[in-house]
Amino acid sequence: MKYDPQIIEARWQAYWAKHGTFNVEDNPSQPKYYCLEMFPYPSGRIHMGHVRNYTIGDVLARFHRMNGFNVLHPMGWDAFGLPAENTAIEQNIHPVEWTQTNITSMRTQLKRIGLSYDWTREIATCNPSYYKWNQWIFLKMYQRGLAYKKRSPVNWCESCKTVLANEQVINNLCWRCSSEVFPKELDQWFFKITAYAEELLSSCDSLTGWPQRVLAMQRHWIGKSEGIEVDFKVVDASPNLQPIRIFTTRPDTIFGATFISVAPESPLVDLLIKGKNNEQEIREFVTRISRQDRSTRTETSSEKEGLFTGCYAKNPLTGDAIPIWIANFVLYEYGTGAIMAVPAHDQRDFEFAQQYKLPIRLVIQNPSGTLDPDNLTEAYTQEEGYLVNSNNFSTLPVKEGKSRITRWIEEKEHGTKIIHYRLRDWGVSRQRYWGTPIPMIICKNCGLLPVPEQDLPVVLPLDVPFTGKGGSPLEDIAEFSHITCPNCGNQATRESDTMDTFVDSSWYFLRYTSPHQQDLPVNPTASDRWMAVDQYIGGIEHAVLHLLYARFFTKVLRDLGLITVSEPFANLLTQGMVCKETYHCPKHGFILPSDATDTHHCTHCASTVSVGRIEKMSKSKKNIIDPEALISRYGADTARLFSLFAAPPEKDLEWSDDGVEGAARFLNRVWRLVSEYSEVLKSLDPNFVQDMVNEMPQASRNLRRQVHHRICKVTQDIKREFQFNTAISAIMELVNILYAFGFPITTTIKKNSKTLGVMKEAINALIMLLSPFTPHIAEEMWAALGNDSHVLHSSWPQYDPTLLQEEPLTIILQVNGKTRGKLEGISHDWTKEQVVEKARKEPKMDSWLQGKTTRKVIYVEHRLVNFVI
RNA sequence: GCGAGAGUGGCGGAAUAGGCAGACGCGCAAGAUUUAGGAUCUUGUGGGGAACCGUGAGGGUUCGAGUCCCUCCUCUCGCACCA
Repeated sequence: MKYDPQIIEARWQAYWAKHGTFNVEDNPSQPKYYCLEMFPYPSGRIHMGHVRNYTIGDVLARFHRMNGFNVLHPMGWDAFGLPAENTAIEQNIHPVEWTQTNITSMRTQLKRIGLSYDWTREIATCNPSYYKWNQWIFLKMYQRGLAYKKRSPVNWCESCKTVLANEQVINNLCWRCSSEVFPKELDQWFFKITAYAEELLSSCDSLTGWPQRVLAMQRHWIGKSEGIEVDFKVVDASPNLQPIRIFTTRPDTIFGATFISVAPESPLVDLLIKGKNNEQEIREFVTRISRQDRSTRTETSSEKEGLFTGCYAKNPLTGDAIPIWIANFVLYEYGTGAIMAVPAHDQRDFEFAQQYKLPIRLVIQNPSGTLDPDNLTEAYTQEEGYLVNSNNFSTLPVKEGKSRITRWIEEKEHGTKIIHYRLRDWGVSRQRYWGTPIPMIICKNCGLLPVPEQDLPVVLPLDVPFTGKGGSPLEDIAEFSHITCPNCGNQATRESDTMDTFVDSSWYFLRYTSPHQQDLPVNPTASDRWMAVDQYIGGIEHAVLHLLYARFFTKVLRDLGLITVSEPFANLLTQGMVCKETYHCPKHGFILPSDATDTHHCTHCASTVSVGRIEKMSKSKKNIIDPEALISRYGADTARLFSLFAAPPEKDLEWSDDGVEGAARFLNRVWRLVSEYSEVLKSLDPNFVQDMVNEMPQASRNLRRQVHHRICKVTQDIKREFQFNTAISAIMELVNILYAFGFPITTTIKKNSKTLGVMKEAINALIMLLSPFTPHIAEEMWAALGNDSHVLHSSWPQYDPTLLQEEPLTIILQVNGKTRGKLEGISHDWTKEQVVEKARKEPKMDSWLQGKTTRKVIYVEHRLVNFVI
């Protein structure tokens, strides 16, 4: 019978669905394994990146099930977000309807891949039963001062008509739509993630199962820097003018501060220049700089620009009056928005000083003493050397100078030690409809009030006009907006902002452990049982955003007493992107691969198509392969096999149509082999082979050894580093071996029950090894062999170590490290003397060794003999 | 500039712990089968006539280096005037 994946896969998928095969029952006698892939946004269609991501997870889930783990493997929908709302505006389809339709079709697509999810735990974040708990968590955070509202400049994306968190602004562009982001002043809700900055940073060390680069990105994002804040008094200031506070990590260089630079946006500017005769000029400068887009302004190479304010400040260490400048490169958002400028020891200050002819004062001499204070060509920024020009601190090494000056500053109350973080609070307000309503009430009498817990959820109203004019659509819905104040009973209004959708994904992994819990977001017992996630799998693009927020929420919920874990994800695998070359038609622009002929002509206009470089599959470049088309042509097993075999999971995968053909060919090859043997093996007792290990012919014995060798290899490759590609190649080797041994089947084999016994063991092992990767064909072949049970309920095959010990060894013979021959068929128990003796007698070695004195013999057990002559 | 990673056949990629470089697959070639094609099966396939040479380049350590150390080059990703 021909291998027909469509029929086979439909059969098993129906079976799994009918029997709820993958529904998890908590079984405390088994060790738990929580396997989680990042849930998708329901855009409508699965793409190849999803297939790869979920297949990796599915292999791990199935592998652990067969290895006796109680496996939790859930799936759900990150269902709030802008695309739904934009579709509503453009096509007049309600986000609820659009989202539900998309979920339905994507669920079907996922099921078509044969993924082993417990669908009874499915969640969609847009359901009130889910987002109610976003609101509940918000209220708890509000109570604890972890959620607060403040007016602040925010990142505004004009195209998305909403605010973005700092993490969501990439190179001054919106992370989603890549249009430019502008600053805007708005009242905003924030989560106080900075309260957890230190823990988020320090517990990075405990995340040993995370890729180093993700941890590096997290650490950098948090950006801890230890330093000191120092006040510089303004000379001749009006009494209400506060000193200028600066932040520095180099107190050892304060003696070298020859001017002050203030950020153009700083409110200080206004106070300093008021009434000055060049006030107008400065204002124009400030306006011009703040209009510049940030990406050009914050380039290291961009020109240093500044203006003198006309004011002076007193350097607390030198007592000198130093000029106060406004400088384009000083960031208002970082530190105090003002810096002391030490041109001798900071490259930016150096360039600035050169440009405006400001004094440069060397205060750190390098260890060899070669720095010439009058002829510096660049700043000396290393923290090695000793202090000079620093009064009684001179001659101190940098490190000591730092601590002594810090102490002096603190004693004289000029400043205090402080730790600064780059991380800032998470702005969660969004002026959009399709998200979780923030459960707050604004009352003219009582001010800001939380919605009483018993009134949750605050449900999103469905009858809303989608105009796309900007601003929050909820604001205009009287039935939603108008409310009686729970405190004073007067008319009040609801908060019309909704939450950033990253809130939804910050705790969904907890909800999966008890998705139907009524009174709490998560059942503490369930979360104790299942958390932390043993393996989390997703794209590197979430290295900062989602993963940082999820870690933050986990710590908050722990401190609320709801859960006991401190970190949500014990192990993280960031899979590579799926890539393919692009096709470009001179008339039609980028075209789909299927619209280019084999000879590179456009199917629409017959123009010659140019083939572009290999890059990430994307809609805009149209270099995409539709999983559904792929599966309907080759079946899910082939799609799975190829995406696992073509590259190791963490590396980018280069799509290859020929490679897919190869995967399909391999499954056909397996199918033919098993079909050839299924009838004769059906009646054979599977334990038969165990009884006659010692009396089997050499060839069968060798075969057994090969089989067990591959079981060992596949098992280790999956466990160690998720080397699915090499695991699959070991299975391919096994198939090649079985073909060489007995395909097609001969009458000799048919008549020899011992050989058949070995073959049955081999084919059983083959099917089981294959089953996590290509589950449908595995089940089908398993059944064809007459098994009543299912592969997925079988135990993962065990290898017999004594068999591996029996494997005849090949010893490499070297002379001076160069391979000159080999000894075959050496057994494991040979001693060094025996092996060397035999090596000397090897005819091939004669010409190399004859007449030479062997100075040394290197023997590596089971591997090689090296004669040093 | 800083941080992380990577450079191996025509291609995707293998190579525990420093020990046969190129597993497995693709592609290609030859043969078998077939009316033919496709499919399938078998064999071969780093370079070189050879001795030999070959893992981005150059040094080093070692009996022995794709693997370890140093210098450099190229590429990818992330961050970037962070005081």
